[in-house]
Amino acid sequence: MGVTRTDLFTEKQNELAKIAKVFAHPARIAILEYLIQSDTCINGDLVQELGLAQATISQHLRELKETGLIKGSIEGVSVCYCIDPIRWTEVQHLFQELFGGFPKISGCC
Amino acid sequence: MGVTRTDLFTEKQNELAKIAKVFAHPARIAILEYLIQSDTCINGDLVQELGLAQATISQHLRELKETGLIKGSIEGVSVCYCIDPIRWTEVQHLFQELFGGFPKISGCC
DNA sequence: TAATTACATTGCAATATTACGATATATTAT
DNA sequence: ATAATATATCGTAATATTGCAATGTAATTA
Repeated sequence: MGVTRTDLFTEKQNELAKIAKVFAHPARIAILEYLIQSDTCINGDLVQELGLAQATISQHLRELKETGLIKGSIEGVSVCYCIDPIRWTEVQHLFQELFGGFPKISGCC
Repeated sequence: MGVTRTDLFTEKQNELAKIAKVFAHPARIAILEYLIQSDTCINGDLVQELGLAQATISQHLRELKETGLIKGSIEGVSVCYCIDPIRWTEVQHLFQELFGGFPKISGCC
């Protein structure tokens, strides 16, 4: 008990839930917004920008990387993180698909 | 330690994260999809549809209710749950706003 | 080479989430 | 009123997440 029963749901449902989980933390939202808005995209700036410890931000970045929403490239001593446009659009479409399903013709309530 | 530092982020960032958290579980995705697709919307059907215990589903429904995405009306002995169209659109726009922000003109990476 | 800088990883404590049995509540049927 | 039915809530065990200090790693500079 206490472990999500992914076996009960479709692969797509599990996938969307997993992606949503990445958006389910204000720090990760803030990181994404920063990467979208900023001209520069150096990891160190994020530590300055958000008030969290470097280790914590690194952890959030890893989760964003794992979902493929961002990608990092080594830029000398530092690392440049950016939104991955392909994946970004892909994820956008997944959410659009869910939201677009409603309303339906059937008027139950 | 262990508690999200909401004080570091904007109200909007915290709000979006909170909403995303509701989508961050396959059971809740499945419930929403069921409510969108089904002609009927009786709670009991959900217990049949998903393989989770009644208590567990009731808990997920509460979280969906708390974000305002669904609303329930008592229908005799049972309860009819439905998507709240107003809130649904509102949440849809919040996500669209985030996704629409990218790409920007600035080409950093 | 040694020191510095930037970021990642590890380990751990605090807290949150998930699932479900048991039980409470509320409506309908007998 | 009593029983039956449907859903909500409580309590709790298992697991996951969050945050950070400490430490590891890799490139850069002195």
